[in-house]
Amino acid sequence: MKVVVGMSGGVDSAVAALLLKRQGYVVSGLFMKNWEDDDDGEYCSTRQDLIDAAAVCDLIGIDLDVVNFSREYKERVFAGFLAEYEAGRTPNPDVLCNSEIKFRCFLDHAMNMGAQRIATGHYAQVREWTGDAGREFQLLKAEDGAKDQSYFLYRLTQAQLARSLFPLGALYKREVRRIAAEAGLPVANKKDSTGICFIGERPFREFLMRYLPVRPGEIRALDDNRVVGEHRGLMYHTIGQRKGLGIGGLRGKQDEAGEHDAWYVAAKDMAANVLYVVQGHAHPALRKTRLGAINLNWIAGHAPRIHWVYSAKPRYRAADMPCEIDALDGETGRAEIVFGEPQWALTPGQSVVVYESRVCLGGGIIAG
RNA sequence: UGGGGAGUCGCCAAGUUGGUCAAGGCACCGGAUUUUGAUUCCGGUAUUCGAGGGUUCGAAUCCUUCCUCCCCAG
Repeated sequence: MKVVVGMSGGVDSAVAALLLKRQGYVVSGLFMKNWEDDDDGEYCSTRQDLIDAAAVCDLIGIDLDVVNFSREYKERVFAGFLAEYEAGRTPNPDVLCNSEIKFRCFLDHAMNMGAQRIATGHYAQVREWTGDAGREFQLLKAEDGAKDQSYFLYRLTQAQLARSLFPLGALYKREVRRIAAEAGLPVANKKDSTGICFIGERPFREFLMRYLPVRPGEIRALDDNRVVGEHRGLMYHTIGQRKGLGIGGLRGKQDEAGEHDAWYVAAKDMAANVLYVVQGHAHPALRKTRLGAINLNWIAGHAPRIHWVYSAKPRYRAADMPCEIDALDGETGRAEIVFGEPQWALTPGQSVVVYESRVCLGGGIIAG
């Protein structure tokens, strides 16, 4: 069976390709270059990544092709990303990057190359399952719970999962690194990449400023409406954010010991261009028990049950929190999710992903 | 202009019987964690106490002059 592996230049995809090759698949690699707005900038690391990917493929003994989906990335991921920020929400571009680029553009491209499957270095698992509704593909969490990336894959469909392999799903990160080292892969000790997929890590506010104009306004304390500072634009702040407010010690705002608590973003008034903040991580305004989610995707192709105990992550790397779906308006319309206990800084634009034990059921975008 | 009070790191703020006294918090910066954005964690940050002069072995803490700000009188 022919498999095309998405090679990023990192350890994970390198080991994914290596394992598939050892398992007897006909493997080839494909390097995606999907961002070229600032190729000459100091943050462009794709050159080194391509060199690393090529070195790995050479060592494993597979071909490597390069493809450029920059236009598609810009249209299907980045445009929406900016629109969300402009609307005051905080999107997760990597979720869209998976459903629109890696598991769509890349998948289609691989199929056109004659492949039967694609593979990536994601920490997640797929299994075929025959349940009440017949045969289906389920997305499962990775064996290594600390690295599980199923959250980023919740928007995939049956058709996409049916053609995808995640060779690292049953491995722990340290095992992956060990395999890479034993095989002599040059990226065995390469640092994991972070930041927006394909764009990389960079000073976030400055990056956004290149696309969204500064629009200063007041920062007010939610509790007494007192003006406590000035912001340069609501899009540069997200719910629960502490850094970047520039609010120092305020007279009358210290505790009995004379000490000051940090300030956090609690809400935005888009119409008035006012940022509302509260003092203290434990402030009640930062904790909410329910949320509405829109733009739903259910991996099985149908919605889960309402009033049934599931768990959900309201953001990546949050622990699964017990919850139930209180109401569902259509298969892909809107869901009301109620958690067993208040969640910190539920943020519009972020994804809420629902699980039933190890199975990722799908999820949606937090609306408010 | 009379009377009173205050000026310590970007902000709030300890410290004023002169002798490791330049605390602490917030902000900020750096790092760790992290395939979003955040959060969290660790680390760093005033040879200097509005300015000048003086007393003293030694002062942010005492004296003095000046500057600035606030309050009450007007």
